[in-house]
Amino acid sequence: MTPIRARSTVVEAIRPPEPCVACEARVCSVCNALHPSDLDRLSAVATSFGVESGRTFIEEGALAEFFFNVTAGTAKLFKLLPDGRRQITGFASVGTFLGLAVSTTYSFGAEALEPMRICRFQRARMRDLLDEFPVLERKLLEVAAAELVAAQEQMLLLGRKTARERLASFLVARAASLCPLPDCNNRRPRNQQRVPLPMTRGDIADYLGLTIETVSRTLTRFRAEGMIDIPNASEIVIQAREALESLATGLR
Amino acid sequence: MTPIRARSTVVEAIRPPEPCVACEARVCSVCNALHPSDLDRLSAVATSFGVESGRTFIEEGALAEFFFNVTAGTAKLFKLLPDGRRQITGFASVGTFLGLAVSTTYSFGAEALEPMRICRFQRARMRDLLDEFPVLERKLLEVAAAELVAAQEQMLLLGRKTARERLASFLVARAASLCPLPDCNNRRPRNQQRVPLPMTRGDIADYLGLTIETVSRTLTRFRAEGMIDIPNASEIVIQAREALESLATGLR
DNA sequence: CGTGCTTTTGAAAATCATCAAGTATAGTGG
DNA sequence: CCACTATACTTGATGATTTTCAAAAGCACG
Repeated sequence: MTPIRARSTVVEAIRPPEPCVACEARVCSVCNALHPSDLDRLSAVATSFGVESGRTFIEEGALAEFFFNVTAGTAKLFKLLPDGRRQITGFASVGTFLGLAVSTTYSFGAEALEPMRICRFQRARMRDLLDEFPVLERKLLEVAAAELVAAQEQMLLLGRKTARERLASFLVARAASLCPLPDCNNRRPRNQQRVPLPMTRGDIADYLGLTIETVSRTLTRFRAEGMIDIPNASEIVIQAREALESLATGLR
Repeated sequence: MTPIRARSTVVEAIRPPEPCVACEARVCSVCNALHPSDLDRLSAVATSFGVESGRTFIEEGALAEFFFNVTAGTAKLFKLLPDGRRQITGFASVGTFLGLAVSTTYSFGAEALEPMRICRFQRARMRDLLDEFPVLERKLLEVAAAELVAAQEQMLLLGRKTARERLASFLVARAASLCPLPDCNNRRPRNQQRVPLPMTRGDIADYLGLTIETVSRTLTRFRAEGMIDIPNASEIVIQAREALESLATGLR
């Protein structure tokens, strides 16, 4: 097993290598805004590191020293209440930019769901880079705007949708988020689409504002109704996409 | 009464006057990022107009032609489900920048709660302006990041807080959002702070993911418990700020 | 093949929603 | 200026979805 560095959530030794030019995550990240010839400027301020599954690499309330970019794996982002209640505000996978904090501290925590690889930038140095490449700033604004739209959609879900509608929305969104790459082999016509669920039922519950039991029961009922199949706990297969979609949009 | 223009949500004739230099809302808006000497460039692409109370000036799903900046009054921003269920995603008051859509259509609607004055910019022309003044883009990114943080906080509220906690959070946040200006006369020590509620109980319910009845009952109970006073329906007075605050943060 | 975790399933309880009046409040027109 | 109407708000009784509590069943891992 990889040795764990003391006083740090970082698992693998931090290494600047793997230049941005060679980064496979670049195409689906903000870094893609830069002209390839400028990528070495980015490499200069970035450091890449690995995070093992289950490890918290952003602590809510901690000093916001870095920006992050996910280059492999998936993380859950969450906020906590003092008594332990948790709301997952999103899942960050390849290409996701993290750390757009307003204050000097992170307003959310982040924990790896799978082994991850993450790129990080010192905020101060990033600022210089943004000054140098306004196109990067433009890209960040686009990303932030997109996240804002997603956040509003999630508010609609949390505030006004039923448990069934929430689960349907979640499954449909997960299915849609697959295949960011066109050569993905998961391009079945409409149904029979396999949707991996790297998170636990508890995570899904905390994302949808429900309990574990309600998530489990609702999925079981979807299966009984023939809308999905559940080959194993961490994967579902969509059997009736249209039915799920109309449920998700609130059409009874 | 002001004549209503046909085929438009605009009430008062659109007029370019009131140059940005003289705009009182500027200090608390993104426009403040520009150097005063550059403000005429902004004035050139902005048009100001009035909106009467209750009027929808952004239609969810409509072509996103403009950016908006609120210079007076308050609006509610919302998303709808096909059967009429509504989630208010926020309230926009003086200084709020609106319309950071990703797609070509607005992802939310906006309706005036009070008579408003709004400044609007053609998106295309705004883009030119952003190219010309990167500092404006920087400011927009800051605003978007701040809204994102607020949205995540609201997800925590909608997903994990009880009705009492939601109302307490709402009142505390409203109280805190008063007095953006230091010379505000509403600076009572801690308690006895008058908090205006320009929105209806229905709006509060749709913002907090509750029903009108639950909002009303909860406020009544707060009053019975001596935490607030309700001189009239559109105003509350905070009597026990600390109690409200610990409720809001989830401390039982 | 245990052991510990996650998931599922069941029964009871609770919070909040729905249904239904009744009471203020504001705006309108006489 | 005042009654009248419409709307918003409050309050009560009932009901339902979801949570909580509890336990069994699966599954992964050593």
